[in-house]
Amino acid sequence: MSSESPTGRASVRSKRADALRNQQALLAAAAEVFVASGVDAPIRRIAAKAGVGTGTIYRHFPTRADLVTAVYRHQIEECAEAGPELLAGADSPFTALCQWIDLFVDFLVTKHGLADAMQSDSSGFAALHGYFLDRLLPVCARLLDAAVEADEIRAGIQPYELMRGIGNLCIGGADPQYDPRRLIELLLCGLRRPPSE
Amino acid sequence: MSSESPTGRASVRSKRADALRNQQALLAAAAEVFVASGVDAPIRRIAAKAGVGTGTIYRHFPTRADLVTAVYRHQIEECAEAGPELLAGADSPFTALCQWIDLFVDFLVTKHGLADAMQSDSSGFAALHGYFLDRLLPVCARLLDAAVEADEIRAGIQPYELMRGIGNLCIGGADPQYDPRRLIELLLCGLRRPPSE
DNA sequence: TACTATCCGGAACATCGTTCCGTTTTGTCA
DNA sequence: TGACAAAACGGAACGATGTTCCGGATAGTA
Repeated sequence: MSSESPTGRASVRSKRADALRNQQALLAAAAEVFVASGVDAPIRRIAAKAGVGTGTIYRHFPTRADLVTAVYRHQIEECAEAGPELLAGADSPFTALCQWIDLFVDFLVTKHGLADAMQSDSSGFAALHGYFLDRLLPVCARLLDAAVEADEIRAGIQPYELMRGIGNLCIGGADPQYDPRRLIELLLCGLRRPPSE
Repeated sequence: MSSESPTGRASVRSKRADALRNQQALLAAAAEVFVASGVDAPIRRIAAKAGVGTGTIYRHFPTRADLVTAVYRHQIEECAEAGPELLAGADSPFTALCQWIDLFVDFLVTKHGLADAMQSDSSGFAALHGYFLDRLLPVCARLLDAAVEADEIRAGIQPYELMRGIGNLCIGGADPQYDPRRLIELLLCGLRRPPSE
């Protein structure tokens, strides 16, 4: 509900020059601070690095989720677009699904605490709906459907469920003793055959 | 490192009467507040409900994790003790493992945001080590070993990995669209057979 | 009863998110 | 070009929360 004007191309149209300047500066600063301190970095620090006041950051990105999705919009888009391509290129829908999830996991674990932020907040996972789920969920759904149709995985799994579970598993990737991918592999493996009996 | 004196029976020995009184009051108040507002409830509120100052709560439980583990010590203990019993009673180690994990999941999802708290904090999952992992990890390890030995699941999975993954999956259980158990079932299902090929 | 080690309470400080409003900048129109 | 109004800015200010600190109260003891 807040990711229309501040994000993406829609905002490039005819706003004041200083507004655009600041928005760009904020995006750049946020990207920098995010990699340095995670997506939970204090708002003030981002504002400071961008050389703007705290009020300005709220005007452009009312919610932290807005800022996060704006910063990562490109990569989200790439991930979304990769879905159909993988489905077309892979030798089986399940393979495509695995590859796509690999991309998704890459995306999550590369950003410090991105996965964390998707469940924290007060509104939980829904906080990042703006672009995240709206864009990625249908892609995941298509891959799942294709794999089900090819009779490679059991039916009944909800795309939201799967994506959220994977997101959850990616939380806290800094721990060297914990590798989300191994568990995700297990998850996918458990998905393969129809319910045990 | 901070869960020795404030938690458990060790502290019942010969401290001042008012100190013990306050410690009990704090445990009771925390338990009440936790179920009402989750384990992330403001320290002040717990202190207020116990009728003590904020300084007092920090003296008895330097860390929130100390308070949490103290409050749930009983249930953690029960869960730990259930491991060997299930292993002895079930018709197969894998069945026992599943049942035990069910208990663990029950424990996590019953408490608002307990799973959440185990990965947040600054130190991540390790924050609740005090009693949680130290007590539960060996139990999980035994169950896993038994199942591996019975050739029911693939070898190589680390107990820490599994418990943490399950903990992660239990995050944000309030969402009606998301049921951790279904994914955990998939996980366990993926655990059953040795690696695909 | 008096005395001291222990403990208590909550004020005080720091951090962070968020809001608000006086001031500044920008684009436009005469 | 020179106002002028709308838009945007900046940062002070407020509230919530975690954490520390210390003067004062209290329990146990001689």
